[in-house]
Amino acid sequence: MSEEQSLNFIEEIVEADLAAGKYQSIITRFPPEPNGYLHIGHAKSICLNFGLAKKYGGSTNLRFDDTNPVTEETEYVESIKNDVKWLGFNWAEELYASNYFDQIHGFAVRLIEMGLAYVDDSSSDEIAAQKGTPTQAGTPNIYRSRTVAENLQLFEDMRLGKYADGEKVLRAKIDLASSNMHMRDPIIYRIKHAHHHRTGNKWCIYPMYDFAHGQSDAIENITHSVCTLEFIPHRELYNWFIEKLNLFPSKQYEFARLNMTYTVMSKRKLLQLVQENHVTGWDDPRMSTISGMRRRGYPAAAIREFCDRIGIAKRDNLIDISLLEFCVREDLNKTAVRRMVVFDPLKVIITNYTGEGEILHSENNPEDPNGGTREVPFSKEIFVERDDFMEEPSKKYFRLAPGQMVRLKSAYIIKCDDFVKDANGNVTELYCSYIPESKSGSDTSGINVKGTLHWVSAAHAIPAEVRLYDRLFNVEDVANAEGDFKDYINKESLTVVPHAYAEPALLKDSMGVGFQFLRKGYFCADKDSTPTKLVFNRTVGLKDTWAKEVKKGA
RNA sequence: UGCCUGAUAGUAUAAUGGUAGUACGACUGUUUUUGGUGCAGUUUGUCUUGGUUCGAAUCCAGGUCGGGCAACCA
Repeated sequence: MSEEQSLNFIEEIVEADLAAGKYQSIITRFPPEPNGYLHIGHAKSICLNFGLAKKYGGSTNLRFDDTNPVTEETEYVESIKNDVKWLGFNWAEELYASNYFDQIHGFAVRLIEMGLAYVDDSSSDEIAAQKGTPTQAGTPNIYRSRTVAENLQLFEDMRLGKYADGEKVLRAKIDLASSNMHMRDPIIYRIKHAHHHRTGNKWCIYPMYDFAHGQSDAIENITHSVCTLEFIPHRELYNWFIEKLNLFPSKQYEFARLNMTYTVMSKRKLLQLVQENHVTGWDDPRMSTISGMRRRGYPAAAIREFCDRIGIAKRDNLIDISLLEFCVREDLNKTAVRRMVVFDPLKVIITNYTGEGEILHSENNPEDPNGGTREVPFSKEIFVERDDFMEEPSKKYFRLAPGQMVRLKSAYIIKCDDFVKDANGNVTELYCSYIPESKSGSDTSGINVKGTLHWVSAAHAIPAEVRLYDRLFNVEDVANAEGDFKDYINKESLTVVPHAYAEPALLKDSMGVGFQFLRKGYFCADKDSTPTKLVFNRTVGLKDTWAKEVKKGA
């Protein structure tokens, strides 16, 4: 059992804490604000937090950081719960920062009583100005020296709704000269006469993130509070509140958030894409949201594998999206059911085929010995892919061309004898002859061909719509690109193939599974799909070395 | 200008004073009734300058470059 496995820096901390007997077991939390849908960056955090607890025998809470009633909605709560579950994780408790509003209010009162908080009547601009700059200390105002009694009364009046939004705030009294801007008397409570998705109209004052997050962690006995790098300057404050209020000493640790090529990862930008109809919704298959990826057909296991592979560290990163696609292919290759679908049909007439048709069999998944087979009807007229024929083939083109032979997957070897063009010079039909002895599984022809094509019997083909997705943006580092990120939206990120021809087996398939359309890629049925109108999403294409070859030649 | 962070192949991530490794990518070859898959192999790296040390990616000092911090957002 010398399973030598390297730990990320947070795992090292956890192991050290456990080894030192600091904790008997650990508790982590995943703390989203319910103001949007979860994206792949959240998946990294989810896998980390839940993974840590799973690995070290602890538990993880799902806690909604719902301290800002104006941006939060129940719809988001539901989608977040759904996404976490779908990713395969179970939380110990479903909690809300708003559960603690009474306690947090009590903390504020205690701070006031200790002379460590005061009510400030200044405007937002005034407070900002009085904070100084990073190189210049802030200056105290007259409110800073209010008495405890006065502060207590004023804060109570704030709670009772005697003031309008923005009229007063409660501030922690810390250090206006601190080199850490967050320590310059941060605002901890503000007035918002707004309806809260859980507490309704009970409150008109709400704690700020900094006055809710650490306390919530402490209340839940969170041992390791893991968040992203931008919260590093908040840590000093986090610790200050815990110390002054004498709470359970939760510790905050920060890791680098995920950035991925050709995509955006901020809720603000994702919301904008939705609101301005650049996509069809939060679950548009082009979105980096969990729900988008789910609809696109990315397996949860593939996303977990991806999160595992990218690692956890503190340096900024930009992960190539092709790694995610690799993980998706790796998973789907083992599980996806193979089917044949022709996207751009070209009719082939097998001139010497005299039978009225026959039923052939083809394996559902060559990677799965227990996958079984399905029936595939074959007949005199079939469709193949238009680009599987070339009138004048290039050197290493192993498909159909005048005089050239190919195998039809799970069927016969055919030879292209002739072709027909229309008035515009487009090839409309191919005339081929088949080799009767070359039937798949009982081939005695002795002929070896280099190309194998997917095909569909014309008489049995069923129509289907296929949606092909490409990256949503056409620059690698969207967040750091010059100008408005929307200028980089890839106009060709969606291509619809309205009339593809699918083999009939697809009609009977259950729609929850991943498919591989032979030689075309991985697909899944979209939620728009109905028994009378099949709709498929391309999850990801197959690795295509031939396309690479062609590109090189060009 | 201040404070906080970070820097290892193209991209990520290990090596915790002792052989710079792994994955993805790229490139070869091979297998294949998917130009898929599998298999084998090749390729490319410690930001810089000093110092400590028998020995430095690792420790120390200076520099360079990247990121963050001055919301009644989280």
